[in-house]
Amino acid sequence: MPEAPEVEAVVRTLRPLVQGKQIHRIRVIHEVAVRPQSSAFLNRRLAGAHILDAGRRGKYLLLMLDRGCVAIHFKFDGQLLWFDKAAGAPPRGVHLDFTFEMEDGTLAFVDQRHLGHVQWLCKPDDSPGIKALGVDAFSKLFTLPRLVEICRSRPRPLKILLVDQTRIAGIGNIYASESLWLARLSPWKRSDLLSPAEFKRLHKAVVSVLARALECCLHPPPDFRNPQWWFNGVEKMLRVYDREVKSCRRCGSKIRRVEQGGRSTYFCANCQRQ
DNA sequence: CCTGCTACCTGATGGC
DNA sequence: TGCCATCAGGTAGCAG
Repeated sequence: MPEAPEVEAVVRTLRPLVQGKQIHRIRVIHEVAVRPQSSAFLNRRLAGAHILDAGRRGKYLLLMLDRGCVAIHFKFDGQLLWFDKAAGAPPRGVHLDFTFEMEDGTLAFVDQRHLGHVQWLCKPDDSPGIKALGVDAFSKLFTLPRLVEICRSRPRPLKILLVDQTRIAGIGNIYASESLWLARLSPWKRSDLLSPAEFKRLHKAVVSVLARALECCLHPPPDFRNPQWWFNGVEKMLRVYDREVKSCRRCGSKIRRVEQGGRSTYFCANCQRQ
């Protein structure tokens, strides 16, 4: 479920934990997590490799190695856990899909639903999904003129455009609704028909929603040692997402849920007009 | 090329 | 209580 702010918080918290460490061995507990790669292939690539850094592209987390890199996508429910070696083996009953075993502990990828995945790549762009990513929403390149260009280049409903990873990378279903609410723009508004003032509001809203979400995700930061930890961005700051029938925090009208591109969009029909 | 639909999975929830 | 349908913060793959 994580969007860019959640993944960014994981990257920043993970970096000091793994930077410079050697992967002694890996273990594939559920092959589905690494499909179409195999446990034998990953072992060959990863055993003995050193982690140089952790990074992010859109919603993908990257572990940069001295030999290639690992791309992890959390999809809806994936998460990372850390088990200190001193504490012994991971307790039974904790679902694990993939583990990196290091000198001082084990980093585990966990995803009961098995939609997320772990892949070894020679370089990030060898993943078609990563290669196709548009400008990262957290990047300095995501400027107002860039947003205007993106919006005009392919006329589509704003909500659909915001979650299109090949245009802007990192915004998901929640922060798309939140950004449009903050910008007071209809999710159906055609992206090429915004006024200059509306473009400016949209850009400002996206940047502000993501920055706030990241702050929430970092305070407190993810606790990989606690199997119960979960991303902490959204709950504290939702203004419209998942508030169907509740009243708009700005004008008091009922928040509505509609379907766009097969997914839920939440909005206030009074504040967010065409 | 583009767009839109479905598959991929499992668990939680709510109505009957 | 049980059963069924629906929903979930995402992408990849395919058809048209």
